[in-house]
Amino acid sequence: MPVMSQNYKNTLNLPRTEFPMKANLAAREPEMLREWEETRLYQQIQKSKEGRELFVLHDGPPFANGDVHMGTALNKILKDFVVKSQTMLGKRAPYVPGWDCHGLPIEYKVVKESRGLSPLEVRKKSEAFAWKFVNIQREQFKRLGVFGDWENPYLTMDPKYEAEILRAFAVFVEKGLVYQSKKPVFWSTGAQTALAEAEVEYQDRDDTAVYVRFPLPPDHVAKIGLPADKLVSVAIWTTTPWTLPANLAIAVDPNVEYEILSNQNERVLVARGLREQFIQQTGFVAPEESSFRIGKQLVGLQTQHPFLDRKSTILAADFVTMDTGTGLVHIAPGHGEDDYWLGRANGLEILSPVDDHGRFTDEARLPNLTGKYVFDANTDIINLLRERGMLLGQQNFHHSYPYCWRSKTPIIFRNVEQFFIRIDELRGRALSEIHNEVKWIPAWGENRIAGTVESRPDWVISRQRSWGVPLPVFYSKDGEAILDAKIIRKLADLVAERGSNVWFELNDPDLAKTLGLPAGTTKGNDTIDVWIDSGVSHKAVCALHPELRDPADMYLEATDQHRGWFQSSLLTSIALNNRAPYKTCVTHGFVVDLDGKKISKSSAYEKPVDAGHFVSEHGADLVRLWASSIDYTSDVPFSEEIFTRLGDTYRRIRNTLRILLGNLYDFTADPGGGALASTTPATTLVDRWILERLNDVIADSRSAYESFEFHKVYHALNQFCAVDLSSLYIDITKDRMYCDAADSSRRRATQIVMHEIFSALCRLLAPVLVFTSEESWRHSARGGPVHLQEFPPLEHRGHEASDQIAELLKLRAVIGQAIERARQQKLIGNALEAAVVLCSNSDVTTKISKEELEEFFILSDLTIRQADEASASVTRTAFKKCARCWRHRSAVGTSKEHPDLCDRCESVVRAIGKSAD
RNA sequence: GGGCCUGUAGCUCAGUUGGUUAGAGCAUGCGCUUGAUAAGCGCAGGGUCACUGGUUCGAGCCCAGUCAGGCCCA
Repeated sequence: MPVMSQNYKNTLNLPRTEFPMKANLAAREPEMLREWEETRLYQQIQKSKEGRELFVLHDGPPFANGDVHMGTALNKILKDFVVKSQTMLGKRAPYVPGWDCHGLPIEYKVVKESRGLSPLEVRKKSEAFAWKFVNIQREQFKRLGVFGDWENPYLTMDPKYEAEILRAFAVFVEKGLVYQSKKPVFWSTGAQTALAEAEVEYQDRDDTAVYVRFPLPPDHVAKIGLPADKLVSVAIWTTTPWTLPANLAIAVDPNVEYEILSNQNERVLVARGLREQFIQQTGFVAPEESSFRIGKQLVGLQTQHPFLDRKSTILAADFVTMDTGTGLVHIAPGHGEDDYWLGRANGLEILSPVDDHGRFTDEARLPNLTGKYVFDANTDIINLLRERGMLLGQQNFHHSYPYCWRSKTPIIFRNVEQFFIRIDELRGRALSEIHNEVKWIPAWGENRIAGTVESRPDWVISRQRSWGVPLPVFYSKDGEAILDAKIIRKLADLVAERGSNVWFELNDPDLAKTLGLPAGTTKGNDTIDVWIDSGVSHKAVCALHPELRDPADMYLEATDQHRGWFQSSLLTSIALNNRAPYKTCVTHGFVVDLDGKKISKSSAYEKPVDAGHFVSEHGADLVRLWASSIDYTSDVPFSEEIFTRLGDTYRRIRNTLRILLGNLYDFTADPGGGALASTTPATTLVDRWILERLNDVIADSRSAYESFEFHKVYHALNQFCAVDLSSLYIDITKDRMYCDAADSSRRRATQIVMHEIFSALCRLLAPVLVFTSEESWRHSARGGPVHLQEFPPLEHRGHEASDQIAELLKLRAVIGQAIERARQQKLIGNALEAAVVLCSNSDVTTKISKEELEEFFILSDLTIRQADEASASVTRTAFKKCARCWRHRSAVGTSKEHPDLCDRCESVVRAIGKSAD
């Protein structure tokens, strides 16, 4: 054997692994998905949990239109975290995904594409449209690594589901919850339908607000003790001049003081507090002395309508505000909620002279404007007021105004015959469930949904649309509405068999005959609000699916669903079962930009928002890591930078797994598995410490998963990989792993520890890094997919080693600073060239051997002294460098055979030489 | 305009019932290593805890208001 300058690299136990450093997720993930599909992994998981405690996360159905964007992806991924972690906590957690298929968003797109379709044609095209996006979204969700019964999702357009909607409706009818009434509703003139509150969005808009005279006839002027020498009128203010033809009254606050402003031509009444604003806006000059009247003195007076031959009565109301206007409010009972109730209470007609398209009808009594779109007619009305001398002033008024979420047209309030569900019957019970039975995460969700339930008016459930479940109402020959639970159940059976198209396919006589209704009965044309569709999923899905259960353990949706699905589901469940359909409701925020601005698909948002974009760019595991890293209870930040940062975290975790695998290349796990590490005592302090740390990490992760605080898992595991493992444990044990004899007990003990760490880490990561955890798990040559595993159990470990390590870490910092100074002075380069004298103020340094301390601090040459204060000084070591382990050791040069090796390396090399002989 | 919520380093998060000099990781800068190498290690810089006022011996934390943002409603 040559003696000098031998290359000892091949005598080292350098890490070896096939687990690649580069993830290449975009390519690797789809392969893994294919395998999982072939081996039916989801079904395997369910089978393995048979008989375990059940945990039902019930999927809120997304609308089957459009691609999956980051918001939808976040929701699905969070659900998947719940399902996977509950599974790995030992429960049976089935996941049946679903889609909301009916409704305006789809129908609107279909109708826009091709006009003039029959209802049945609209329905067929809508169904095809919904199917298309069910399939698209299904693939996109699967691509995100979400496990579930994708082959058997629930669809609200499934005939069996539709039948359940009708059966639920039958119960509502039976319980007297459904009634018919004319009422002002949000009306979309663009889509020609009534809208639910959830279908309304607000946009900024400029309107012309007008101040209008309503003159008092002379006899009424006298009633408030004014001379009839000149015109006296009350001033009203409105931002919707087109509603003036429907004006039937004026409301005042009975307790407020009204001022009578006078000049030589006229007198005008406005609320005292609004006089300045009024004068400013109208330029009204009031040089003469004012007098005042209390609101209640005005009540009962009649005014002349400004341009119609009609009187408007002054009424007292409690909704009159004193921030804008005149304190005298124009009342059109057919065009506003407050107006409607005030009109009803005072026996006024509910006048709404507007058709489905928002055009004036003859009833408006303005022949020139009949057939004109009301928003276009505003100018005409203003001109009319001016001509009649009734316009006191006008101003541009910027405000937010309700719009139809689909057609983007401004909404009007319109009085229409509709069907409603009585909420008062359900409200008390709903609130009691909210407060006493359901757990809300975050806790303020309780407040939020209680607020919406307290204030919500009756539920408008009829829609003048085609794409939905028919509202099962019939009309007798005399035009009387028939709502009959028995008939509805018959219809439900028919629909279960033939789908709800049957309603549109059969003509009136055939349908009446089939259902046993008297001849001459006709069917209604409305469909049921889609919030009923998804709102009864607890019945149509949870209660009927053999794998599931009603009530569900959890609903998990974005915070807008406090008013949406959480509420619709709660109300229908109260109606059907007198209890909530869920035990826990979790909400997450919306995805927002770096500046805290909402990212949005529909508005002019220029950056990519489709989940697919990021999946193909970075991989699903990265998108999932993002979802795990954020605190979803408030708004969820999202940006390119965040994704870049996340890539670094991902690589750190991946490399940690990789080096562990690399260090385990020649390790054979105990075939029995289990608690190897606890039966084989770890030899050194760092090993005992890292096992304590691991135990803490397991405890923290398990409890974070149990409380659905995924970002705590992310931070715990990230910290563990970056600090405890990478920069400490793995770095410290590098010398023994590489340089000790392969089967030395110190090295093997370390492998046992690393093996346990790898196994635990991989399993704790599995719900988040679905693909990466599985990939590395396979490289560890363990049996079966990691997703069939459970989380590592907790063991009873103290913190003895951790306490000692904490002290050593303080000393390590002192040494680190000293070495840094020495480096800057060019005294040394590598820290292994340093001779360190450490003045220790800790007794730990007396309990641990010098050699072990040298290993811990990763030093060649350490001298310890006890002192009151910790300090370190560094000189260049006099020892020679061992050519194999690169540490400068006193023993280098003592061996004749290997003069360039230290004693440890010399004995290892000699042993290798012998076994090679 | 109303209800609910959010605001701690460039980014993501900690910060216990108010109590020393507000912490981590990542990013940045400067080094070391080249036997985890499109990796790894060390050191350093970086915060008016959104703002203003109040309660208190003491406030990131409690109270009031303001600003910015989100959801829901009008």
